[in-house]
Amino acid sequence: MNEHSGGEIDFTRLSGLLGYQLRQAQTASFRDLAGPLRDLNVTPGEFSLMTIVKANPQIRQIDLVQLYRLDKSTMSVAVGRLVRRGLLIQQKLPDDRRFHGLRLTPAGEEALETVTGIVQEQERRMAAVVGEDDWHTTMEALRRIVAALKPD
Amino acid sequence: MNEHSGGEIDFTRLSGLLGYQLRQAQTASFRDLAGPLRDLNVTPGEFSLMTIVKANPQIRQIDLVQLYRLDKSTMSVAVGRLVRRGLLIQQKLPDDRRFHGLRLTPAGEEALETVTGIVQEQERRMAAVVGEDDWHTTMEALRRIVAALKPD
DNA sequence: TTGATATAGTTGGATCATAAAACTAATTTA
DNA sequence: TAAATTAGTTTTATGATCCAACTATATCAA
Repeated sequence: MNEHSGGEIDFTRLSGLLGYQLRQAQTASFRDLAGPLRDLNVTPGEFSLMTIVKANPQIRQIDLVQLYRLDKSTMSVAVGRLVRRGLLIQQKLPDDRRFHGLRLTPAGEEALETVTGIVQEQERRMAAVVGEDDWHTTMEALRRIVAALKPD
Repeated sequence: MNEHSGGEIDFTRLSGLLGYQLRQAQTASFRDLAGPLRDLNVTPGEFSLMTIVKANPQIRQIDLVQLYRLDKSTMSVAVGRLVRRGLLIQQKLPDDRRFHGLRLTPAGEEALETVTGIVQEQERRMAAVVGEDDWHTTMEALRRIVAALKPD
């Protein structure tokens, strides 16, 4: 292995790995959103969570846990942050009071709308550089990878 | 929006987003590696870091900071963990003693070899479900996304 | 030549993401 | 009805991340 002199870094061992490119692209996407989202005080993960709640009012935390494959304690903390900030409310379900049904507050709805606009703008930029055909191919490849690596 | 009844979650708003699928695939990849890597006490990020150091002996932390676009304090902590575990060594460069040249220790080389095998096995599984043509298309798409979202 | 500036790295403080374990509350089952 | 299960919280721990303040080294400018 040659000594490193400065400037040009050899990362040929990594650049051919799909897992590496996946991580690079994902962190690039998050960082790209980070700036615009900072003022709104909503992370990309919170955007995702709020979007699910928006489309599934009264959804239970346990459903989100299964969807995201996270520990219930992780979800509890994430939900707690949004509740504390007044973007989400938890209501015990009358038919089974172990469950907490989740809903966006009006403030949550408003924040989600703004964030959705920012996310969609990023989607347009990504689609523009990838091209329509390859966009579909890539989406399908990613879905297959998720399915193949799913535990169970 | 319909009330959530249980079981089927509507996430049509997310599943069409490239950013969302990217994140799903990336976390699936990390989680898939987590088990096998736990015993070795090396995270996927540490694998990446060690691979770069292996291919670029005496590389400086500042070069890694630029490559990964992380804060130098983040890199300092990450390097410190590997040094503390005896996988990496830092040596002040004689020509400019502000720089710390990095190298793998023999233990680091050995750990990297094992981890590389685990990573490559995952790569084979992903390649198998995606297919060769789509694999190339996806790799190129991911590279373009990274380039397009790069700040500066 | 030396005083100001710039650079590399570390440390301390903060937040978020994550999981495991121990816990409470509510429901189901044997 | 007592035991087991389930949903959620809290506590504890680790890792990733940034920013700000710091040390040490090196360069530049007057």
